[in-house]
Amino acid sequence: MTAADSADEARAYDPRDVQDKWQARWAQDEPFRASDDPRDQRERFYLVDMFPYPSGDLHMGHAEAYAIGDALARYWFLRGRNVLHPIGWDAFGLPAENAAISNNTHPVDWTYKNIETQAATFRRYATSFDWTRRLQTCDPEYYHWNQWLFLRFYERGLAYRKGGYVNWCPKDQTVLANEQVIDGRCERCGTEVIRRVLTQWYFKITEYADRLLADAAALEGSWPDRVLTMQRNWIGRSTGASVDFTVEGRAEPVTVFTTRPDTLYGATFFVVAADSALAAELCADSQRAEFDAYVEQVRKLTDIERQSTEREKTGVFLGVHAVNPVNGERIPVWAADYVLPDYGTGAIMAVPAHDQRDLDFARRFGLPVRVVVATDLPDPAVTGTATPGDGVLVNSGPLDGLSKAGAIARIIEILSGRGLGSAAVNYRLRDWLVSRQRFWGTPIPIIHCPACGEVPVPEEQLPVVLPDLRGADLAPHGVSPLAAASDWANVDCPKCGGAALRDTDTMDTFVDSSWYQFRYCSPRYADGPFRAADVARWAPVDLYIGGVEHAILHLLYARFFTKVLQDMGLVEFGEPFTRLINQGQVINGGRAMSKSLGNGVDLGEQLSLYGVDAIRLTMIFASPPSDDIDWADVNPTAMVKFLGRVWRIAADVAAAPRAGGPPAAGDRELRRVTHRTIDEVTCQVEGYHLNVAVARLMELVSATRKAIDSGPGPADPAVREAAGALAVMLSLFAPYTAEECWEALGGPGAR
RNA sequence: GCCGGGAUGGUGGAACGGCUUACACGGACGUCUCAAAAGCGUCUGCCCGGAAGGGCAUGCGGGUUCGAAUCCCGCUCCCGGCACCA
Repeated sequence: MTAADSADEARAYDPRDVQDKWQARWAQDEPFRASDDPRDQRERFYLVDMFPYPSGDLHMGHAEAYAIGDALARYWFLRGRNVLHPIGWDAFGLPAENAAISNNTHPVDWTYKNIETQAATFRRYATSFDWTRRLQTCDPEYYHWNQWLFLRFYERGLAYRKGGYVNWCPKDQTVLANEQVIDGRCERCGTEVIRRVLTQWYFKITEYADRLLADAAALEGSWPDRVLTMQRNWIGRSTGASVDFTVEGRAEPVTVFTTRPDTLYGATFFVVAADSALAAELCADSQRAEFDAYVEQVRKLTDIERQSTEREKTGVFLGVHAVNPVNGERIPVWAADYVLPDYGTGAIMAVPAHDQRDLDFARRFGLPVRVVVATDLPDPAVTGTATPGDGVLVNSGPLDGLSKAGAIARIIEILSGRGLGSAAVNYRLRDWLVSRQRFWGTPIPIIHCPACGEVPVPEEQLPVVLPDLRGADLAPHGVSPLAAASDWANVDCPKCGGAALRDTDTMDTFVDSSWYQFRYCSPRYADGPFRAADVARWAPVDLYIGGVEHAILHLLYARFFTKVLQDMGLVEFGEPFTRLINQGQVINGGRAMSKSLGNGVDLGEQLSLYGVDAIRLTMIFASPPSDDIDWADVNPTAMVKFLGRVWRIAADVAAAPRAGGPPAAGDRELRRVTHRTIDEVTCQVEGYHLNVAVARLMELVSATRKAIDSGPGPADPAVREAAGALAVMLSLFAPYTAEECWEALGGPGAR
């Protein structure tokens, strides 16, 4: 074959032509199965891509995320590791239910159909998954263990039911966890969330607040800074003191939390959250009418309105006084909505001189302002600007002359000594509300018996399988559709045998995704959520890849679950994900892709147009993994060209006589480039600089081309060596073309 | 307001304290061709200049250093998160 012939063949090469051939072969060979053979001495590597939600086919964002994860998984395969790279589907949840309602089908049908579509696209996309471990959270064999874990949490007092204010989405007709309320709106549908008083199931994540915070420090450097920062902010630990104030006409004192106990002598009034039970209780009869009217007005506010810092302070005097425990001073008790009922104790001591919110309130209602920390700033009562900074304590009895820090320590000593208060820690984090009034989720395995109360479903009766409800009304009406399945809901109490009712709520789907990374280790295990030995072998996950949108939702919950599992003795570590990478978004024209903007790009079309390899390379080469990619700024054609150049090198080498001897006999200059490239690509991939790794491969291609055309020629052993190395390294990013080249070069014996 | 991250050509982005702008896109020109496409090759930070050459450049202002995109201090702007959390 002459050079001209190979050029002709090169012209004919289209990477898309080889996709079917290799896809079929890989499906048969299953080259990426992880080994559980105890005799396998290879070092292990566990890499997880966040599993997709099966709404329609995979989209451009998936294509970026999985291109990154796949390149890294393939890298560790090539380094000789025993790699576990699994896939599954986060298959319960509202979109399936809503789609089923509007299409008049069943969530099961919609969900499994989409899963098959996505699975086919994953195969086409050449992802290196171990397909034998595939799981779906909506399978009873999976959610069985959600229920089992729920009961273990229940036994440990970590799952409990309580009444109180909850976030309610009027559109989806269900409660939401705090983490699912974004700017006062439902995370899913964007509807303004309202507050309702309801009895719901919670997981006691607050009990783990300190550990979640402390262990975040150990993730420093391994997780992105912004994720750790977001988690710290969300947990919101603050230190200070709790102080007991007696209130006239009440036997028990009312405790407040303050971060500034040093300013206790500056407290000139007392505020309780207007919409708290405490406010209603404390209110004097003389003020009752005014108070009721005010509460009514507060209840009408949405969270967005209520939390606006622009709003003028409102409130009402309750007609009673509290007594400052350190100086016996009587201060008026007010109800106001700037104090929140579910943070701290729902009551505060107000120190207007040194807290801006208290000062705004004091000025509005003509309450006194007393400076107790002298600073060089002008009088807050005059300027309307509080002085929250450090200074020298004045008008504060035994604290006079001390600094802020000194006064805090001293006052805590004094309060503790007299049994009037103590050092205290408070968190912004609230317990995780896990019950949902929707159909498509894991049934909560509790039976409510009129005689026995809450009764756990006995373990041997698990799983509590969702009733079919085919053809039934699944539309949201504020109570779970399961309540309508009377055959299913009415059961005998496991304890007393009397008539009882199943809990008809389902679990938040974030429960499903809090432990799936462990289920992958023994996905068919029937005696528990996972086999401890398998998890011990693989977990924690060495590398976790997914979007930053889960920074506080999923990632906080999964960390919490892992710590509980550790306390239960089921795992030996406290953190599920050793390293985390957040990939960026794929946007178009500077905006997120959306139907309403009409700037959506269809992944399937792109794959058909340019081929899988070119799209994968485009995703990788456009920017570092964590940066956004603007599809308007990239051009997959460039990658099609590049792949053509790679293929022509392989074709030229394959066509050349194979008589050059070992690589050491080849062109020194090209050998230097080849080996430097191998070294650099290795470093760049391990540092996650995948875009730079591709750039280095492009340089190797140019150098090899030059060697073929105007150097030692295609038969030189160094050229053959370069072509082989290129095929191996390129397989991280463009597996089809790489495999085709490797085959042309003679397979494993090519080098 | 608080916390975190960032700012490098026309564009996406490279760069252990050591030649700023790798690699690619876009652009210009050349080669091949009857022609075009594809391929291959050369040039391409900005300003002055015909050229040789010169001047200026990593958001702004200082500093450390023989040497700073990189380290330190003070700003500006952008992105993200949290926010009446006591």
